Amino acid sequence: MSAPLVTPLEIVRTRSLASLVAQEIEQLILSGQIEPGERLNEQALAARLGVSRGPVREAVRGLERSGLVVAVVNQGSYVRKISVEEALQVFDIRVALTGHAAASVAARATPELLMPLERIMQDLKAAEQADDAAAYYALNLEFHAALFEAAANPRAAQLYGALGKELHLFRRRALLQPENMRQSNVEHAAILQALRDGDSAAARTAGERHIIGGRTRFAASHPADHTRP
Amino acid sequence: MSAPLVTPLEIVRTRSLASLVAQEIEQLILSGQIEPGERLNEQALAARLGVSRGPVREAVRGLERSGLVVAVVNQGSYVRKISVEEALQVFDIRVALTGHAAASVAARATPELLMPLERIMQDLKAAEQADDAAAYYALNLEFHAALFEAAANPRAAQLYGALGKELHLFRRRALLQPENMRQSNVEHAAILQALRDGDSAAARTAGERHIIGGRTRFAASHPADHTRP
DNA sequence: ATGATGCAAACTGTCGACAGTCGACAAGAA
DNA sequence: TTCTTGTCGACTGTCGACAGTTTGCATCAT
Repeated sequence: MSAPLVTPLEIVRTRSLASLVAQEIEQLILSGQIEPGERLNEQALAARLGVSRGPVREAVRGLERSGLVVAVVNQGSYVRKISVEEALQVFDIRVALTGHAAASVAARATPELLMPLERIMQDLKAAEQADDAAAYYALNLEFHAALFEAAANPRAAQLYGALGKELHLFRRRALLQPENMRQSNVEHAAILQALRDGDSAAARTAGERHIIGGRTRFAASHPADHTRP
Repeated sequence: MSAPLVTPLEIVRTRSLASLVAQEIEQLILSGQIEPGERLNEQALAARLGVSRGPVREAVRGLERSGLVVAVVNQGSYVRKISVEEALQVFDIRVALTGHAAASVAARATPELLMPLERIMQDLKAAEQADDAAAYYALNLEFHAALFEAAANPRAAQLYGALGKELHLFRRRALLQPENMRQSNVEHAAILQALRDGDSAAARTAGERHIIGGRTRFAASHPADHTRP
């Protein structure tokens, strides 16, 4: 049994070039290959990706709307330079989302509903004990996605992810240090326990604390500068 | 003393055409001149606005990222048709944001901090008694913006606004009925009172209730259909 | 030496054109 | 009649080109 054969040509056909370019540029930004404040040269990007400037411009416009890029007329687009204040605001929004989702799940918690979270929690523990930061990082994302999934709010999950990308402009993997990993997982466990108990208030608090923890670690490692984009 | 003279030509120079086009199309969508599900004809839009298709395409890409438009390859872009489920999810996000902001403000409430809210509350009461739905509508937006302002989180305010636009795709001014107006203002008053008391928990509850109220009114007037975009 | 001024290269903003694709409609077969 | 098939029109996706602007550099005056 072989996987369905798809020629590269067909792949190009099913998605617009602009969307592929957007994905590519986003990757360049999030991976740090293009740093915040750096300029996006349309011609260079077009040449690098083997397309004309049209799709590149469309892609950049999209990234602009999603907050990863800022555009200056007749001057070009720059990778957004997010200030500490803005990052803290974004954290605050994530606090609200996570706390609310946790409370909502706790109110309707059943073992079946929590099953995905339980499973991920197992994996998280394993990754933690193995000191596998990369795996932990991925599982962490999964955990939060599963939380919103359980809250029956995929829109919130998507938003949470978008906000995460925005934060990526700043903290290049601040979470990936072992001690942070352990602390983070203690918080995960607290959330899950509150969910099991069906304790809405506790779940909200635990959810909020978890993000506030990240926020605090972030604030501690970044002196309050006032860089404007 | 005359205001600085600016020729139309210079106006065009300070903002990119694409951004102006985006603003224009957004207006067309939010005002209902282009209805959800309707197709956006690039050529027609370009002709109507007196520009070429390039800026129009860039604008549409931006609107796509911000969720007002969905694009299908080789077929075109459509004004997003939001389902009841999605709308409820968006409401839920607004519940989280508002509740959190209210709690946060209550925790740091001072008369000075609340002053803008107090002022808007006065105006809201006036609009309510005058049965001036249009004014009430505008003031309502102001009230929420001021709440996030007091919470020192302009990013959340922006997000709240964006989510509001998304909801506009559905409820064409459901709020503008007199009885809803009164109910809504009772809820506003409850929020403000909790803020004055510095009661964080009560403020959160009041903030959440307010949006949940809107959500409930929405759900009541829209039978659960399952329209996919 | 330093600041102002003018020039040139690079890049953005915008446009028009072309090729490919999708949907509708009509014609023919079952 | 109903389903299939072929064709036509409209529109999207993409590209290359041109004009206007910004920036960096060299030149010149002070």
